[in-house]
Amino acid sequence: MTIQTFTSYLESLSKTASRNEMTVVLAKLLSKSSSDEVDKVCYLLLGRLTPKFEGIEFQMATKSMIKVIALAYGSNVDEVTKIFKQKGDLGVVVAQLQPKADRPLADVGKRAHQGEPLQITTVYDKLLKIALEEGSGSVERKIFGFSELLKSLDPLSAKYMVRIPVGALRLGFSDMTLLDALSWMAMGDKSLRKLLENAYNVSADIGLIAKAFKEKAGKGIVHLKATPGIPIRPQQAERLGTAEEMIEKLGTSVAEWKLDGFRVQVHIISSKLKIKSSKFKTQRKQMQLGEKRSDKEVQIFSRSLENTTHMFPEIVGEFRKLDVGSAILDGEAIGYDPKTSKHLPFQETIQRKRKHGISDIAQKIPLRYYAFDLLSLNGESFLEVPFNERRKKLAELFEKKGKKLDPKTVTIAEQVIVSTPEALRKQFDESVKQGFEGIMVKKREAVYTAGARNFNWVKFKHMGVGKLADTLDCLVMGYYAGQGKRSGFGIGAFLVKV
DNA sequence: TATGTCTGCCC
DNA sequence: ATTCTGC
DNA sequence: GCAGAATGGGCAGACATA
Repeated sequence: MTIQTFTSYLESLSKTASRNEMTVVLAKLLSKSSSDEVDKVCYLLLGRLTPKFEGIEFQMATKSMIKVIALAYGSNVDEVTKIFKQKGDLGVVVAQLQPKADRPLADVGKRAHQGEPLQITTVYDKLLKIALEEGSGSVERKIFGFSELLKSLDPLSAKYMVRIPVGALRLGFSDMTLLDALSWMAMGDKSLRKLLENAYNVSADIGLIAKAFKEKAGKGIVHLKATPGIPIRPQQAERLGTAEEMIEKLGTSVAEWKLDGFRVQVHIISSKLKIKSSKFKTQRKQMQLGEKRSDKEVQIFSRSLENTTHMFPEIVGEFRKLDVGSAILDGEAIGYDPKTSKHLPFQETIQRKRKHGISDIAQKIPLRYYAFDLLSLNGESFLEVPFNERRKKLAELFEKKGKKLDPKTVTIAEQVIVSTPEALRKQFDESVKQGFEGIMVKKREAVYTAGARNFNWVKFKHMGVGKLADTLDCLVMGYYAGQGKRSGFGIGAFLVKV
């Protein structure tokens, strides 16, 4: 598939409001993609080059792309910046500047048609090369490389490619619609969406799923189960305003302290336990950061599926002691004062979000991991198991001590069963008194709905829902043009004096 | 070496 | 993380 | 209610530059 064909789809998608229509258009695009390119097509549709947990980023955004555009079209940073502030979208800036380039638009178009048409895979490879530039002089190489790429593209392709590093493709759809489209491609309806979503939840790599799906000509069924080493999309919590609503919605439920730290998904992988290698697993490169596999490897993933193992050496160390084949745990890590053992505010915990000098900061700000869920154990997925049973398994895991885990570093989240709004409020008040962020209220019978935000979990925080603390009198001092949807109004935000 | 700019990822 | 919007 | 876009505060990392 040529890049021009691809971006003509993007153009028509961006003009489509109805997600059902988008799904049909996307299905056609996917079916026209060969199985060698469909994964790359998926990543580019999502404005990326790889899934998040691969850790490959452009390290280029608005400022860099302004330089790219200036260089490509013989303009300068000030001019491009000015137009960008007016338009609020670098794609539109490119569309506007291109005819003014040293070569007329017609020429650029002709060049794109000359010789071999540019394939989407070629463009993808060039983008990847740019993203992978690092070290001294890399900023210049990225900017120069991207400007050369822009010049080789037809106008429409340039418009969309420039939007990718700034994370503003703004096509009006994202991963879920892409899963719908895969189903539509195979079936002409959304009947396989649930199946595909299940696969995505335990292996958040749409490119891989699309490729496997396509190779089976859409007839096969994608079977994936939770695999230690591959992150599971974390369950998220809904919000409700009052304790009454919570009890009404969840019934008798479980309350846990809401800790203001990092969401941490711990994977324990034993090499002795041979993971049945799925089609996906074999295609995947060795796990990034995957040093030699000792007999017990621990990998850690963030809420957004980043591999953050390097941030938590003490947690990794503890879990390596655990006498277990493999496991996936969900929980929260929070810093504490080594003298008083008290929890630290998020502002201090976040200083652990670093990759250098971890052992130094770990002395100053040690972390404690509160496990609150068990998603898989010794190859068996618990996603479909009710919460109270998962929790029981988790407790058993902590009790059966191969070697004892240090409770200062790794522990299990406390729970209280609540069946009335009064009891719930009492827990909430107590949590505030003890300096927590509030409480998490969880439905005892609920399965772990990976990737979803629903009322299986509800957070009870101060300040209720969407209520402003107070009103404020202010004086308008100026305004900004705004980006994206706000760019059309001329004003995106006010500058205000109190 | 010290500081500044830009970026990505935590919430 | 929160808030808003379109469907 | 779901899916998506846009927004904010604040930290460290990567590189450029003084």
